Amino acid sequence: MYRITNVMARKKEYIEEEVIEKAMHLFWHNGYEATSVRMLEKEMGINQFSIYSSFGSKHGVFQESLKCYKQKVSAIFNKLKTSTRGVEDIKEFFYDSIRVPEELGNQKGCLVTNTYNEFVEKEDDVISKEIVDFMEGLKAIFIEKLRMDSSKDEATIRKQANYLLLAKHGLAAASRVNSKEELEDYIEMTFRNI
Amino acid sequence: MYRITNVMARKKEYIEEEVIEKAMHLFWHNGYEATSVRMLEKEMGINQFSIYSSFGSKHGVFQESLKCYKQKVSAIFNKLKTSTRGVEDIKEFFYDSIRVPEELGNQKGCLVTNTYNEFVEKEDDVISKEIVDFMEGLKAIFIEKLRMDSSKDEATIRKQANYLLLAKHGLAAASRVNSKEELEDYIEMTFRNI
DNA sequence: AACAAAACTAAGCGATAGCTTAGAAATAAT
DNA sequence: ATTATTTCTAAGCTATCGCTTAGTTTTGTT
Repeated sequence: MYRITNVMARKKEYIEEEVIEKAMHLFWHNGYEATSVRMLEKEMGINQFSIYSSFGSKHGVFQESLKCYKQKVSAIFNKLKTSTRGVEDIKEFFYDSIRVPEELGNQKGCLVTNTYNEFVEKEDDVISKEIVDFMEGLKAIFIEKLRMDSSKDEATIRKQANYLLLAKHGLAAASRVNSKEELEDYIEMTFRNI
Repeated sequence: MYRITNVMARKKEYIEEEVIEKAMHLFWHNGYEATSVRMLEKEMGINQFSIYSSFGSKHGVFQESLKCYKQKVSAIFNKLKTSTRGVEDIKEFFYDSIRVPEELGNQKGCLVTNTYNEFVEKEDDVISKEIVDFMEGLKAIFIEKLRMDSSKDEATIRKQANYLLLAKHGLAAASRVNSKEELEDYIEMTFRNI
């Protein structure tokens, strides 16, 4: 929403970016459906009226939360994008990605992957697009990094990019329950033959 | 439930094993929370009264559905258990596992893995135990098969078993959305590292 | 000071969730 | 045929869901 007004009356007692960050943590922890608007009220510290006037709907709050999440993890994406070593950088991206949740408040897994898993079969165009864009963007970066090894042909690159994308998805899913050691073992094994 | 009675009055007009199988498909397709008792009524073809008298609660129906699912997939587990070739058998088990959903009515993914993902953070002791048992059982079989290669030391075996367990989890998660070709590529790449 | 506009509180909206119950229908035992 | 017991239908229970609205408070403009 973020409506622009010319005539100012009473001022908002909250900052939308701030309360969205709190909402994001709640969605991250519980998923979309299991998070109620009453829970959002408490966590965001504002009334339902304010939630709806700022974000339109629960779905709107979720969309903004996803955007907020993407921005939070953009650092490790940019690091990967600007790197030049190829596969080694992808591996580091994997390590970075399992460190992010604990840095951002000891949450479980990846919000995008969790959302991906929850929204499959739901036919939600808006969320689907967000997820697909995210995934395709990641795959494109993987391909770019793999091409840095000139000995690889395009067919191999495509295959390995697909493999890494699924591996990243699996890692994100597993990171909700498995130990750090197990996750690290998994990363090492995954990159052994790339 | 499956209550035992000595004095028979009116007979049940349904077979519990049959209606549970229908419930299982519904849970498999929608997940636990997104499946309502009204939906179960329609799918199972019996009234809510019958559902509750036979299975106690929606949760009870789900537990029986999980049992039913485990029984359905027990064939490929037994095949893996009784095999003798080692890693090659685990690979075949991976291939079998992506064939099961289409054979059992074109469902998405693995019901146990879907449940696993949905119930993390839910603190549901009964379901958690079911899942953990399933996972630990699978890991034990992996270890057994890996030991068939006498050149592997125990540390390597443990590491590889963890790797395969996470890979299997990732495969199940990915099988909800990815194409058969992508999944097969993933399996091939996964076992290249073993 | 008077007014208009926006943001607040809190009550309440219809719909649906899981589950229960009253009463009719069916069946085995007497 | 009567009775006891179980299963059936269908209505209704309370709680919670996402969302709205009536009415008050705060603010900027005149």
